[in-house]
Amino acid sequence: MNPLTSDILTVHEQIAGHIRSDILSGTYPQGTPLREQPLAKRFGVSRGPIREVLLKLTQEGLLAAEPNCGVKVSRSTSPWIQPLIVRQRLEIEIFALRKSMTRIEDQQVKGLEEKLDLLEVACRKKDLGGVVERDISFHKYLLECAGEEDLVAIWRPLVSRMIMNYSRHIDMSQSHEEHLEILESVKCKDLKRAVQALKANIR
Amino acid sequence: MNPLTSDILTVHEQIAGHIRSDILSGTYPQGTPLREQPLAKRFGVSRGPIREVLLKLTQEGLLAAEPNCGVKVSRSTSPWIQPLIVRQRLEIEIFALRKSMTRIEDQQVKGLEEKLDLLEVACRKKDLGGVVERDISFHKYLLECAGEEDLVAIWRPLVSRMIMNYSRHIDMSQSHEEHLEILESVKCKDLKRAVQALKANIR
DNA sequence: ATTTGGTAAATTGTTAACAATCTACAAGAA
DNA sequence: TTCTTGTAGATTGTTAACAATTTACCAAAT
Repeated sequence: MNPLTSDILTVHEQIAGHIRSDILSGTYPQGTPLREQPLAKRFGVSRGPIREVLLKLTQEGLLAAEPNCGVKVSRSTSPWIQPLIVRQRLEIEIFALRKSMTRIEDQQVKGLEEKLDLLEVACRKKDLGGVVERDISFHKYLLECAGEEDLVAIWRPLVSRMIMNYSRHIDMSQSHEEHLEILESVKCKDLKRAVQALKANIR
Repeated sequence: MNPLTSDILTVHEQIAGHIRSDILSGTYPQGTPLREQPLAKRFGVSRGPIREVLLKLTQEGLLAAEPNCGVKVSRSTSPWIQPLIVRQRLEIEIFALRKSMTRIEDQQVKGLEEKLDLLEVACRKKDLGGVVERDISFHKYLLECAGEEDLVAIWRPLVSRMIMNYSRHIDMSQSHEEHLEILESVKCKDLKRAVQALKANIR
């Protein structure tokens, strides 16, 4: 099924999303160990699905695993590679924007608007976890509009590491406006303006 | 434990490595379904560890998973994004090279030489799976020398997608010589020459 | 001939019990 | 004291059985 059209998520996708935004919003301090049994109990499943979620988040870079010792919340990436990460994430999103800009459909614009609405609600509620989750969701949708599945896969580890570093200083009201500017640019099919808006948002 | 110094791999890391080089060397054609039970039997374990391996390789982009339907060997990435992938992989490796070039230690040079020897053996034996595996291993070691764990994580999905596309036209003898040139440049601490060698090898 | 419906086999998803490993803490020897 | 050693508890790693879902195939109706 096309991820653009399906809002139906499997159980472990939902759990992964929940834990992901918990980590990215700073609910667990860096270095906090995440145990399988307590998580299983909390989400009402057994350890099996939890293990898959933890492995997934480990691959994304949010958790660090050591054999026989479980996983811990990763520490921030070294400041040396942050510029590299920002540059590459930007390159991917601009690439996607350029490809989808000309052929973008009304339905996709509508999808972006929905994502933006959800982001706005979270911003108003000062719900940092929600803001982080929907910020990511907005950009992910932008990539999916380009119709290149692989883009999301190479983008995911970059965005995880960026947000890990920056989530604590997110300005809620600013976040919404920045994404609004991106959306408006896309609506006008103004590539140059959209790139500017992206650069202002991703840094 | 430092991955630079440990050649000890967990069970599922070994299995993942085996299946990975099988896929990358083209043992399974694109679209081939990989079933859990047969794989479990083949590697002498139960389905649990196999599931973890398949999830891992799915995250890397080698396999494509659909809920309740298992995994298939991914099809090649669209030619549209290949230049992007090559560019970003190159950027990461050059970044690592620049950082490690000045401070590289004798032990690390020795490590690279060992990797190169293994590559040469595989090239002589015309063992495509071995060549692919050790080609990746060489470059991975180069990244690890930079002392930035995260580099490998953001590099992995890029290299997987590159090799998926190119492994069929690997020229065995050329591969060895290209990596030899990289190693020699590193030994001389000649950054410019090393970058040239990398660019010749990664394209 | 094509479609529909249903049954059986194959496959993935989940669970709970068991095995192996690590951690913490306390007792004893140098 | 300080270091070693051993034991108990906690935690991860693995397994096999069970549940849920999908697929393949065949029969019957249109």
